[in-house]
Amino acid sequence: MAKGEATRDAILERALSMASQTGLEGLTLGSLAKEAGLSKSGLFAHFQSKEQLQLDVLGTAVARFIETVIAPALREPRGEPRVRALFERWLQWEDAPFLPGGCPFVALANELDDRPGPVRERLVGYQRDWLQALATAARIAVDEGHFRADLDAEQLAFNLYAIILSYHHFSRLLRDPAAETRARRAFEALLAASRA
Amino acid sequence: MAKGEATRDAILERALSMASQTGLEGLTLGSLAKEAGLSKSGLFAHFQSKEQLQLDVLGTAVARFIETVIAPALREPRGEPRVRALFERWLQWEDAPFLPGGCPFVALANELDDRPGPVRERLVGYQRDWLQALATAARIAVDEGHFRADLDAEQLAFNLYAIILSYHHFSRLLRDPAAETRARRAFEALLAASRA
DNA sequence: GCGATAAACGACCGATCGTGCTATTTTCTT
DNA sequence: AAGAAAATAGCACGATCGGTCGTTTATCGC
Repeated sequence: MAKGEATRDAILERALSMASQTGLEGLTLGSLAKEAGLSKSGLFAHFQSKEQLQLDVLGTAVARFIETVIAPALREPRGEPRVRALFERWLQWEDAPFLPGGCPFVALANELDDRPGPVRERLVGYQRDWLQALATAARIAVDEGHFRADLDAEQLAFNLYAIILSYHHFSRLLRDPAAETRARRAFEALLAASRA
Repeated sequence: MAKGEATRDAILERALSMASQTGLEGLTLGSLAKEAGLSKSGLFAHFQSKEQLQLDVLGTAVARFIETVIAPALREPRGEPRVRALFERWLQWEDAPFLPGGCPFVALANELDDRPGPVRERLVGYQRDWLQALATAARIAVDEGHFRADLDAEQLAFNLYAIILSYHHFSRLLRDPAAETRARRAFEALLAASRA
């Protein structure tokens, strides 16, 4: 059962790439099969349904996000350096080579916000985890004396998310070359306002 | 030719509602026809193609945005009050009763950012206009002495967009009841940092 | 009120959607 | 090398997609 798992992983890799561009609904079995180089039914046998495929793609995206963004940032020193690393790697994540359509979570969020179901629920769960991780990092920075004692950690997480979303918008839709500079400038202003 | 135009407008109204939830691609002729109460071919006759329908829906959205957000705000006094009105009405726009799926521009932006074509181009044009309007309002506030003389108006527009997008995310996907408070708090902080 | 015209309909096209079922091929075990 | 098991392919299904066509119905100018 080694071969099956290998092709399954290869399929999911391709699927993540495509989903970042077209979303989970636009990701059809036919196009994915063509891209992965096997028949539609051969591909379908790896998943019991399209919904399961979507869940697996979402899981793949999360795994990639953890190893690309979260894990390295958690190796940085506690406090502001770690918050900075989280933001910096999050920003780079948007342009990862295996995500030609940009952050899949942004695409999925807009696709699923009105479509109830297990895929949406799982995405919401992951988003909550991520926001909690951001808020925790901010609270640690308070403990370390880097940030103000009365800092609202959840508000900071909201503001960080705001910058990333705006960067995504300016960069991907408007193709604005200044998007990255704008995002960094907003981030520095946010840090300055948060410091002790 | 009065009757035709009336039903056409009714169709576009329905279509805008549906597009705010499902996007422009998810908006199918069949479902729209059922919703509007006519046959698929009868509906299709009003538009020459689905792309034309999409363009018309986009135009309808812009018309609504102008009359709901921009026009009333421009009647406010120049300077900070007008900037505040623009933001406040923009925030309310996200929950307009005729937009059950939230701001259609956010949905469309994510849907079209990787799909080239005339619909995307027109959306980008509208977005640029809107950003320019925001920056202009900010510059007027500088002229009026409300905002700092060295304020970066485009950066402010980027930050305003950020808040709205984050509000959209927290409110629609996460269903966070604190989203509105968070957005207003971020806006007030932005204003405070911009004042002279 | 009548004839012209605009508007809506129903049937149908080829393509593609997700998803079964059955063969066939490939891989793994022994 | 042979046989079991896993992986893949082939084919077909009902539904729906955007779109075309000829026909019928409703509206409008006179």
